[in-house]
Amino acid sequence: MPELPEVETTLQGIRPHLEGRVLRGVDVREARLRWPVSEALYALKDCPVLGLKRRAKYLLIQLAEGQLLIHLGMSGTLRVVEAGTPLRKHDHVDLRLDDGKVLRFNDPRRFGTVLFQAGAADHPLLEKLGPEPLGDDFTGERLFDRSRGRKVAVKSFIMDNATVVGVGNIYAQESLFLAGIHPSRAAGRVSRERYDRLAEAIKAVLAKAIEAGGTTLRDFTRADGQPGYFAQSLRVYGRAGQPCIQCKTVLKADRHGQRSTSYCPQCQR
DNA sequence: CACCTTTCCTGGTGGC
DNA sequence: TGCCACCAGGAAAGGT
Repeated sequence: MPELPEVETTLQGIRPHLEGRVLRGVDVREARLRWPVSEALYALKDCPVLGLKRRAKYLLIQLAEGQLLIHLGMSGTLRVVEAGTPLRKHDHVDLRLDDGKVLRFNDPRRFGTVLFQAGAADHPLLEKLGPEPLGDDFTGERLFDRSRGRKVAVKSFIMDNATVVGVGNIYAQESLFLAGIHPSRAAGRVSRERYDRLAEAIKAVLAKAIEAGGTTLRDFTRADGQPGYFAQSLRVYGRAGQPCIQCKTVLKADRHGQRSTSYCPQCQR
């Protein structure tokens, strides 16, 4: 599952292949993604690529005509291949470049998106996004201010993209453990001091994950076995029923908005 | 084979 | 009563 670190890694991986190139055209084999692939993409022809950016989990490819938005959803991947490379199952969209290479979007579950926003304005999907977790405008103070009076579980609160972007299920659980906060606690009933700790925990976990090259949990659990960053660092995620690494209390499992949550009932209050 | 995954949207509710 | 903010739940699809 691509979390923010994986998206960042993908961006860095494709950037050298796209910067300075010209987008010759777009081939769409399957337009039924999370939203239909933007019709306007079909008409794009010979567009110089001006730059690449990441915003939350969106990859943005900037053209003079507008902006391409790519979201990997749950199962999306981007690869740079030579033109003519045989198609695999679920290879839905190709961006053809002027050097004979192709940026190929593959997504079995089709929760991803490939959209186009004409002109200079931001796409509506980007308008309501909160700050980047690693930016200076994401602070404990902001979490505190925005949470007053809110009854929603603090875990759901920090996973809300309007609060801060890019905090997925794994990072939310790990950050709450590091900060010693019970995931079910009402967001409005967490003190300023504890939100300071939580903001720092979120930054630390994400920064380390990006540093590790965005390797995901599932990659570690696959058979090739190389123990990586998360395998060693995960303190609560997926460990319900096992002892807390700090106090040996058996970790509990809970559920917030359809998502599983593990936590230590002793260390997290 | 039911479950699990992300994100946005919808509909219901409660407060003012 | 009317409106808005808030929050829970639903939907998409396929691999495991």
